[in-house]
Amino acid sequence: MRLEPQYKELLNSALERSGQRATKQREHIYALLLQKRNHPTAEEVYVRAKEDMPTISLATVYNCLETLAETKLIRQVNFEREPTRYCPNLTKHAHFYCRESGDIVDVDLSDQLLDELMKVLPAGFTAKHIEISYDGACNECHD
Amino acid sequence: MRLEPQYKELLNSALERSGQRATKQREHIYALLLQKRNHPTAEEVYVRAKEDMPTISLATVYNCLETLAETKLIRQVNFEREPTRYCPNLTKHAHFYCRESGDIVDVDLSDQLLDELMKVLPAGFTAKHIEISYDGACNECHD
DNA sequence: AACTATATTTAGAATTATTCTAATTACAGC
DNA sequence: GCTGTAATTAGAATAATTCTAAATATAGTT
Repeated sequence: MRLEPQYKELLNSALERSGQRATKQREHIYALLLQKRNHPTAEEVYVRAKEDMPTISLATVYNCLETLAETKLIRQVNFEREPTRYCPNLTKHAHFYCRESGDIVDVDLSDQLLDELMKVLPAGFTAKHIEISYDGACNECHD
Repeated sequence: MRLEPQYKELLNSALERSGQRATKQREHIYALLLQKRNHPTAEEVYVRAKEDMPTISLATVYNCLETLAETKLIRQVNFEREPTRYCPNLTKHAHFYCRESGDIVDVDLSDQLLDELMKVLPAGFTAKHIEISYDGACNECHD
């Protein structure tokens, strides 16, 4: 697993900006999220991380994921009370959770739609983020 | 705490429809959610429930909340990995979470806006629900 | 290249929200 | 009032995540 130069640069500058160090573990976990973008849980990241880095610990996986999320390189995705999932897609998007297959799929959102969502807020309310999650059946799992 | 007749009727028919019994505990918890609509956690419901019903257990609170949610009389509201909150507002609405005060406020959504949100789904995807949550500062907590 | 100060990793314990278990109690129909 | 089933209860169990304290790695300086 190799982190592409553009992402390595992105990672390094994000870490530097927040006064944190670039470590093998952080790089490895970031690379692995970028390489297979299937919204894994921390446990799943741990299993994958161990393939190339057998001594990594689950606590480190949690630490790295938190650091990456803090520095805005990845997003945490929550669905109900299920384990948190992690997503390196930084474009504005919602998530579609397929009840059948369990897959989570990114759904692009236009600025215009996000604008309309902001406009329905009552006076005096200002939102930093909007989280949107759909659930139902994906194209491969029609009912 | 008294459950108004219209809601008592709503509760009884919802329970009957799903083959479940009307109990004092279910009625009490439903009444208490309707009376103070501040999106309490199960723990907070438990504290309030004990005021009038000191022998009720936390497990029962969880059971009742789940029954009410199953029968669609209330909604579960999740924000990140915080404890689940409960909401008896059955209209289509989103939630605004104020980072400052911790308050959760309902935000009405028009059918039209929900329609637009459905339209951005890729072909073949059908959503049963859309969950929308804002977070930021409410009118009383401008930064 | 060694030295130092601080950040990070690690293993395992601790925490927290929630669910499960098995015994007791309450309800609905006869 | 009986009887069968559903619901409640207290406490144990679970699962995801966070915390703790010791060991290790890193970046900056000599």
